[in-house]
Amino acid sequence: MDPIPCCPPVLKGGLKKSDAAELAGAFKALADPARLQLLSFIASQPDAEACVCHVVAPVGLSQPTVSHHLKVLHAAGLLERDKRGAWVYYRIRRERLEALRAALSTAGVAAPRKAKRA
Amino acid sequence: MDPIPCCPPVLKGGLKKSDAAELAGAFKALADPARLQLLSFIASQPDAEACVCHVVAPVGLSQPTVSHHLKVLHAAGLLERDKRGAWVYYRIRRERLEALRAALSTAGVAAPRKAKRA
DNA sequence: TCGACGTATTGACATACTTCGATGTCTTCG
DNA sequence: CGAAGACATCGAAGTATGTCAATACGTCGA
Repeated sequence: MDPIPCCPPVLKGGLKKSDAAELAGAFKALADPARLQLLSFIASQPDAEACVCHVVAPVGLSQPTVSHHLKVLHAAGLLERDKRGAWVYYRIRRERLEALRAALSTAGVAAPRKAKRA
Repeated sequence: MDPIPCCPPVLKGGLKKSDAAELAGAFKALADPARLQLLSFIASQPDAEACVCHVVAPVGLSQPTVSHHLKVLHAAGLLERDKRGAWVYYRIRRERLEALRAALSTAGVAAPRKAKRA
C-alpha cells in the first residue's frame, strides 16, 4: 500500500500517464492548507514527530477531520505511523519529501531564451 | 493577480494560515495528471515554451479542457503567457518551480531519532 | 470488568474540480 | 469584407473533496 518512496521522472520530456498520476496523487496530498499546517507543525517537533492529541488544537479542526488529513498524508507516504499504547505518533518522512523536491527540479529545462540564436 | 514568485516559509515551525493557503494553492495546480503532463511537455520543448496548438494532441484532452488547465497553471505562476499573432505560447517559469522546491526543503527538520539522546 | 480516554470510521452535506460541447472573440488570409 | 483558424469562455454533468457530528474501536487504569 505504501507508494514508491522514490522519484518518478518529472519535468523531463515524456512523462508517462501512470507517472503523472502517481505524482499528481502526491501533490494532491500537499494541496490543502490544513495538511501543510500539519506537516509544518510535526516537522517542528523534537523528533519531527507528534502525537495526534498534540496536533488537533493547533490546526483548529475537529479531531475526525485531523485524523482524516493524517490518513491522507500517510497514504501519500509523507508521514510514518507509529502506535504507542493508546497514542499514535506521526513522523515526517524526509525521503519522500526530498523525492518530490527532486521531481520538481528544473535542472534540464532550457533557459527562457537568452541570446537570439542563429 | 500574479502570486508572489517567492518562497513562503514551509516545513518550518509556525506556518501561518495565509502562507499555508498560498502554498496549498500552488500545489493544487500541480495536483493533476494532465497539468503535470503539460508542464512536462512544455519543459521539453526548445525554449521551454510551446504553442497551445502543439500541446492539445499530446495530452489527449479537448482543446477547451487544455485551455483551462493552462489557465490554472498560469494563475499559479507556473507558466508565462505570450501571445504571438494568432498563437499563444506558454513558457515554464523556473523561478516559481524552484520556489516551490525550496518550500519543500527538509533542511531544518530533525532527523528521525538516530541515537538515543541523554 | 468497567469506565474513561485517544483515535479511526461512517454517513451526510456543501463545495470544488475535471471534463466536454457549444459558442464567443480575435487574428489572419483570400 | 468574409471565411477560416486559434484560443478562451460559458454552461452543464459527473465525480471528488473537506468538514462535521455520531459512533465504533482499542487501550489503559481503577
